Amino acid sequence: MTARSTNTGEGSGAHDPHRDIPEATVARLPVYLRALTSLAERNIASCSSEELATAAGVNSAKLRKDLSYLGSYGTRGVGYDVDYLSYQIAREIGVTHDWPVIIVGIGNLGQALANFSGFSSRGFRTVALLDAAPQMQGQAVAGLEVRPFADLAEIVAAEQVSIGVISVPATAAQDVADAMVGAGISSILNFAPAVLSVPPGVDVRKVDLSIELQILAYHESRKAAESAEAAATVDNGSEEGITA
Amino acid sequence: MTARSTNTGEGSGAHDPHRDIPEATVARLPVYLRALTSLAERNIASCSSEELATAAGVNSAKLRKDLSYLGSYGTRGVGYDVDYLSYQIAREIGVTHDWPVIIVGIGNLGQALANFSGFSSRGFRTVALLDAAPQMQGQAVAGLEVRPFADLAEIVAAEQVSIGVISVPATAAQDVADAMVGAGISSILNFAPAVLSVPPGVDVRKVDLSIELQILAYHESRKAAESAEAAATVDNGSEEGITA
DNA sequence: CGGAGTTTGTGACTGCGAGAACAAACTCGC
DNA sequence: GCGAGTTTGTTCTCGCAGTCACAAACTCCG
Repeated sequence: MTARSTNTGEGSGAHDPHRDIPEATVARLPVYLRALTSLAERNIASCSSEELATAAGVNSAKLRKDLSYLGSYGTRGVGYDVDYLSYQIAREIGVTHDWPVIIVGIGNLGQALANFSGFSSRGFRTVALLDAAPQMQGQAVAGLEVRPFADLAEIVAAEQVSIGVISVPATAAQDVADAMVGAGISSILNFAPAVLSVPPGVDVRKVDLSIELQILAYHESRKAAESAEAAATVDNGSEEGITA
Repeated sequence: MTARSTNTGEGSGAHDPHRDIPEATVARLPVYLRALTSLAERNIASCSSEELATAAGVNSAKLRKDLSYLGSYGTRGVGYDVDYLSYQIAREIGVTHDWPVIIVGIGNLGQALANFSGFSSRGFRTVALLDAAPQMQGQAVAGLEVRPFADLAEIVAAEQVSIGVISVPATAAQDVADAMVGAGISSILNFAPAVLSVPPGVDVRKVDLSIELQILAYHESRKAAESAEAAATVDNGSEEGITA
């Protein structure tokens, strides 16, 4: 059962601090970073895994395991230094410097995203807003002028943009994605309710508002069915009531 | 140790069509439903698992497995009837009738959500917009009047609301969540970058825009590091070059 | 200086989810 | 009516992720 053979290269040590962070861990690192930022704002210089886990809303064992993928940045018997760990996580994620971002589709959602302060304060800088509608162009949104969609390639090249946000209607999403990929963008955050197909090497993350609501609705339905069932089972243990 | 004690009811058959749908499947059912709706709009009456899987962007085996949790709604050798399957998925999710939804926090994002047509077209009806800021109250957004946050309990009771959306700043999110739970809401969609603590029985789903971007940034960083590394080992056996 | 207490980092175990492969079941053509 | 072809539903296997539990390592105090 020595399943040591699956690694890619030389089995140097237990785990190289720069390789192979599980996807589930990557998704939690930003949460930890935010919790650490919050602690730092309260002038807390150090914390235990238990405290940080509570602040981040996860299990402390999971947090320690996640952090161990980055390296050994804690001190046993003491805990983690907030600033030091913050920097290490930021470095691992790659947000020690700002990433330029463009937003395509300046409708209601696009405007909200452009005005969203969370982007700029967490390692991202919106460098351009684009929209295909002529009446949008030249308008100022969040201190930026809306530019024509045709300028996409030019802007991406000039600003070295590698991350794009799509907030256009679903019917236009694939075209926008194709144009982004063609211009050299390799990471896309898609708010349009559409399945995007992109070449290998391009990452797409999807945020779908109505899907989130539908998942909640499913659980609501089950809660309602459960309580109704519980009420019905009070007088009768009937289980054969399901007819075809 | 007959571990029968954990389940709620009687373990009748292999899998009751109304029990125990895995969470990962639940998250995909809305995607299937959307793909089916798209097919129906193109007047396609029936489809194979392969076609539907492509439209939904998943593996066909996974799709069939997911659908099998609902029951046997396909016909071997033929495929699935689009309308019939749509209805069955909608019924399972619980969106055959509309769910009333309230939105608390009518800033940029809240207004975008209120105007988002995807909610109303997919089983949800925004019944009220609430905001604590006095200058917001009485304003009309998306055809609805913004009402004071203090009216929350009254509205929830009157409209039988069980789903609430939080789009307030992070500092206010927990208070809003507490008020929602107190008013009887049992499912929350949270856009605020904060960890919410709610009592058991209340579902919270979180949509965090900057976390999504940070996950993309992580992969971008790795891509950059990888290509730099590849450039450094040019003399070694070069792998396939991605044609940009 | 040494032991007690504390906290991290990690190995072992368990359960869920993804994917491949195959049997069951349906249609169509002859 | 029957065989060939097609497509679903299910079983099996593998890998990832979550949790527990504990050894290692550090601090503090007497």
